[in-house]
This record gives sequence, C-alpha cells and structure tokens, in this order.
Amino acid sequence: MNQLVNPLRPGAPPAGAFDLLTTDAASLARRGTLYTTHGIVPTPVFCPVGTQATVKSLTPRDLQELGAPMILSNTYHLYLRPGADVIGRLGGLHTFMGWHGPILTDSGGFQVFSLEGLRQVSDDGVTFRSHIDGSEHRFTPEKVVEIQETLGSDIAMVLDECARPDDRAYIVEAMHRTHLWAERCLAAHTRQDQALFGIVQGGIYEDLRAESARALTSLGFPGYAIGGLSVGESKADMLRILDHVTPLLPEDRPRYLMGVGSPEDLVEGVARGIDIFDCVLPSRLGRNGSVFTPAGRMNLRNARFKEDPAPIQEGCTCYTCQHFTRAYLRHLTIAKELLASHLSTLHNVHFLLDLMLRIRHSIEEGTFADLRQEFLAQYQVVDEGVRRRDKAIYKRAVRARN
RNA sequence: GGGCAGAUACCCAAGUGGCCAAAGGGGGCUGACUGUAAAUCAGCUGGCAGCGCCUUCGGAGGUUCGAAUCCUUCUCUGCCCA
Repeated sequence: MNQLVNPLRPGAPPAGAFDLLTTDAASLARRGTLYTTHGIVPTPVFCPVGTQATVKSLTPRDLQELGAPMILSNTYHLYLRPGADVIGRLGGLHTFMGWHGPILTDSGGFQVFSLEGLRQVSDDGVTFRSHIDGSEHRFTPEKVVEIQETLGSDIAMVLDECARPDDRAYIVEAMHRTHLWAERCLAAHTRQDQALFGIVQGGIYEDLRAESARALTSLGFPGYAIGGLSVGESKADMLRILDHVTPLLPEDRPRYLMGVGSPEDLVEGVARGIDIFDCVLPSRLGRNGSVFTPAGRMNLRNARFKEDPAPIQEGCTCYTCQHFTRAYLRHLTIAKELLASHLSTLHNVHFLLDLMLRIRHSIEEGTFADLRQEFLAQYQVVDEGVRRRDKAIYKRAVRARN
C-alpha cells in the first residue's frame, strides 16, 4: 500500500488513472484501484479528513499504522493559514505535514456553504471574509486550482457551490455556476502529477442531478464527485439521489461521494457504486466522546460505563481496544484529557478503515451482499424517533419558560 | 465568658418584604455532530401531575395581606477581646 508511483515514468499509469477490478453481481458495488503520484489507493476507500494539514489528534504514523490509503485536506483553510505559498516553499503539503501517502484536497466549495454569511457568490467566483481575522479574500476557479497546484495534492477538486437541499431555485443557480466553474478549473489546471475531479451538484432533484452529471461528464474529468449530499436532507433522499446519479457517471472513472461517512452510509454508498468517501465524523465524534461499535454509536460519557471493564468493542484490533477499558476512556473523556480525543479518534478511524477493508474483500469474494445485510441488521442508526423526542423536550422547556 | 460576622439547592455563590422554586458558576445527567469557523454545541438538574399545585433558603417561634429577606430565641461555623 502507498507504494510510490511516478506518473512521469514511461508505462506508469497517469495520476488519477482508475482500474476497475471486480463488479458485484447483486449491487453496483465495485472493487478498483486508483493511481496517484504518492501511492496506489484500493477502492472503495474511506479518507480521514485533515482540514488543517492534520487529522485532528492523529500523527501520520498513526494513520500509516491504521492503513489509511488516502487523506483529505482543505484549500480554504490552508490558504488562510499558513498560506499555500508558505507550504509550497517548504516543499509542498506532503513534506510540510509529514504524510507521504496520497492526499486529496477539497477546493473550498464546502466553505461556500458552511461559511454562509461570511461570503458573497457571483458567477465569477466567491468573496470570503476570513473566519480567522475578518479579512477579505477572493476565490475564483482559477485561483483555487492554482492553490491546489501549489499545495501539490494528488487529487484536486474543482470549485463548486454546495447549496442547502430545500431551495430548488437556488440549487439550479448554484448548479449552473458549478458547471461554469468546472470548465474554468479544467482549463486552468496544468499539473500532470495531479488529477482534477469534477463535482456533480443538483440537490435532491433527480432531473437536476442528471443535468449536472451530463454537463460534467461532457467535460471529461478523470474522476467525478457527488457533492451537496449529507447537508441536511434525509437519508432516504440521499440514497435516492445516489441510486439515480451513479449510473449516469462513466463506469471507468472513480466516483467520490463527498463528506459522507457514517458507517451505514459507507455500506449503502458502496452498494450504489461509490468508490471514494471522506468524512470528519470519526474524528469529530471521537473528540466529542462518541465511538463506533458494530451495534451503533456509543457515548462514552454515559454513566453506565463508569466501571465497565470491557473495551469499546470486543475483538477490535485497534490500539485503543487492545489496551483500555470503557471505564478508563469514560474517565479521560469526562476529565477532558487530550488522550481521550486521540484514543477515541484512533478507534473510530480504525472502525471505518476496517469496515472498508472488509467491504473490499467481500466484493472480491462475491459476498458483499451478505456483509451489507449483516452489518445493517446489527448497526443501530440514531433514528428520527430520538430526534422527535429531543424536539418535544425542547418545546416543553420553551413553553415552561414562557 | 464577651463582641462581631456568617449559615441559601450536590458544591461554590447571588439575592436583604411581593416580579423567588430562588441569578451565576461548578459538578452531575442526557442528546447532537456527515467535502471541520466544532477538544464543540444544546437540553435537564426540589417533588408531583402536561401551563398548576406541593415542600424548600440552619432549627423553633413571631410580625405582615405576603418572609430566603424583618423580630426573638436556639444550634453550629469563623474572626477578635478576656
């Protein structure tokens, strides 16, 4: 894994090349290989997220030991601090952060969405106010490509506009802008050792998704991302859109579902033909005291773990589970010790990487359908009922106050 | 023995006549988190029953339409003087 491939070496696959190895008989799941300048990525793959050139609380050595095939980092955040030029002068992002495996950089498109209120969008680009010091900055498609080329990531993303799922008129506008930007990004992109992926938008509307997929594929990218999902729409909507979109994307190019990452979503995403995932969930949940188990999420703060001598997950091979009890992890979490974040994140990332490993094997063995069925039968998803109950408690509290 | 200050919910601590079941912290409990403005955020934390009632501010008694708040007394704590 992570074996170095020189894209300039004669006969070596170009950066971003994708080999489709096996296709599942009962679903759209597929097993493939993605070639990058910094290593070969087996797909389907999950990428932990290191927004600020670090997967929070983990060292590159941890990531290597966990077997992370590729990680994600972020254009907007690194551009603001420490500055892409700084990283460029220090030898590029890989050298700067000490991670020599594949890196995918997001374009800042997600920040167009998440920094709503600090930004203004026009057809030409986005004007941001820095969330750090309030200073004004401008991102155009060309600028975003330039930054990512300076960073030297293995896979760069086009600038896109991620929009809330509920407003069709706005989604249409954002989608068309995303198409214009995709074309300009492609025209501006020069690095041969870096692959540039396009991003399909269109919210929860099947006709818009189809239009977006058509527009993007006509431009000819080495890989296609599906953006604008898991941003507040229901799970049913997300899966419906995936069912609809992946068949419209070229079979011989990798498909990347951006920002998705809960265990159940990974399984269902793979079943719908997704090859690449990334998500902050394992690291953020870890820092906030939640860990994944085959039965669902576990909140380590719960009083019932106060004297629990078991590991998070019986039989788990991660460092955390092999050495520490729930009681100890609960103590660290409640005492807000730094080690709690590290150990919980370690377990969570391991959990997802291990799930992907098992998924890849099962596709090779032709048993993905069984894995999918067994995993989903066991894994308890936090359901709408719980949310409704929370909402009811909140309403009652408000009523009591008035 | 005398003088002064104090005792408020699990802890610390506001409140010195009605707007007080009682501010604010802390602690405790619960929940959320999906291309990271997140080591973050939200709710609950006297009891019961669904907008009301009941029992609370060291104990007892009193003043008042009404007391955590005023008076008497007792208990305890701290400081000072003998």
